[in-house]
Amino acid sequence: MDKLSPVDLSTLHERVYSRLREAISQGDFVPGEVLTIRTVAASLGTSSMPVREALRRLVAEKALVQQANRSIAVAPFNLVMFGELIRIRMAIESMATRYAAQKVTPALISRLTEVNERMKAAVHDKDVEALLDSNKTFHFTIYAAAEMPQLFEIIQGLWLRTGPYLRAAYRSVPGAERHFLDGTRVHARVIQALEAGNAQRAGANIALDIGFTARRFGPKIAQMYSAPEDAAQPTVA
Amino acid sequence: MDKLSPVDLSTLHERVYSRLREAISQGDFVPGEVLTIRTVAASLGTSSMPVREALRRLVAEKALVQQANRSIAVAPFNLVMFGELIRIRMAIESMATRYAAQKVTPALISRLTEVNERMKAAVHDKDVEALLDSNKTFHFTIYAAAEMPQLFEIIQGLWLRTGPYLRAAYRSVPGAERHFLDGTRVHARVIQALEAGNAQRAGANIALDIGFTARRFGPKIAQMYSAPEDAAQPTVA
DNA sequence: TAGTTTTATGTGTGATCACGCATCACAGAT
DNA sequence: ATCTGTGATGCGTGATCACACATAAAACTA
Repeated sequence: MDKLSPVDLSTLHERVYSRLREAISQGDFVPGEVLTIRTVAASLGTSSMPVREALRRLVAEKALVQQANRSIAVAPFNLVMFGELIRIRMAIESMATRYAAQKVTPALISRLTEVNERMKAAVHDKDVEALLDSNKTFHFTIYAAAEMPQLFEIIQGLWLRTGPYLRAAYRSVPGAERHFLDGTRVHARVIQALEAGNAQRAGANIALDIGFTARRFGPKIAQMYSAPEDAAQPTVA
Repeated sequence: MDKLSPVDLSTLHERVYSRLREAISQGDFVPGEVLTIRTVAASLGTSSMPVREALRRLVAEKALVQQANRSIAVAPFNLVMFGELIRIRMAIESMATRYAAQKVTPALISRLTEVNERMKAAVHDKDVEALLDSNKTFHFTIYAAAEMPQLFEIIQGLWLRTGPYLRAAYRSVPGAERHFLDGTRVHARVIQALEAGNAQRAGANIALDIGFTARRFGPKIAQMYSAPEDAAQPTVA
């Protein structure tokens, strides 16, 4: 009888890693927040070992930082480094887009169009979570089309490091949907360029999308996290 | 009294990490070679724990790979992925060079000139190790000048993944010095462009340097490491 | 002899513990 | 009132062990 579905054979520290990574991506942690091994282990119901390895990996991926104290914390927000990351993202993601332009298929175009429509609908519904998800899907659908797995992983790492801040900002800025309406227009131009086989223009519009978003929300993020300690500490979760 | 220099307060797994990383960079391991925790621990005179964490980190940095067996091995050579890495390096390192061009100082120019002279001397002396070191120094001096620490670390990661193969190829190709004589000429053009403030041309020449080297040695690497089944397609770019 | 099962060895994973360092509060000294 | 030594507490680090799984050699069956 073959009625049995395959069991999950991932290791415990991999599952812990996934959980933590997801939480970081969602901006569930406050930048600078310290994660102790024992605490995380207790709240996840495991022993220390898997947590230790998961934290080590996340530090290696720069999603967490190890301080001089040797304690591990969520990467604190720093406007200079954020700006640098954005410039890197603009360059690398537009490169990925240019490569993707060489591998455009009708299926890709229709998939992108569909995702962008979903994003427009989310704007209309003021559904921030659906908005962020469809935006991410739009970008990564393009990057996957480039068929460069190593480049893809580099980009994932960059999103892991910029995503939390942007998500937190989107959530806390009233009327952030309006900005994403412009985003869908830029996306439309990307689709158009891809369909026309214009790699340069597609890449340039992706860079525009990233740069415009960062410029719109960067100051807000800085304001949120550069803590004058008397002000209410923003709860991100 | 300030006569005391700071003591080394690094952890054991950091030192293990450094040693392994250095060995990998130098191409001391055969691609595909399995590293067992106990063996490494024994040969380094430590217990398993520090080795475990060091290996975990190197896997996260893609210098090592974890196979389905759960055993950890040196990343095997794969011409397709190598070609992809080279394309990524060309794009990212030329970007770093363009940023560096905006921060050129006379001191930088003279330092680069000096390093390139040292490289020419190494070519003349047929000193392969000095050659490789000065070549690496030349590149990273430029990238450091860009003053983008996160970009710098991404590039370091890329060198960690392409360096071992290239170093091994250089060592085994008789007369590899001749190629690097051309390299010093390209470097000279980079210096010239940087001095003239021509970011575009400086970046283009760095990309040329990378691409030319990879195309020259890529097939040799494939021949060295590929199983006999693969009559390799030597196109890299 | 070929194919299959069994056994043995080695390895990664996760749990647990001892140790040393960092941090903070408090008491005593200046 | 400020500074400094002391003790308590919490945490990361590294060592050690039990267990499960993988691999391959050995033994067995047909």
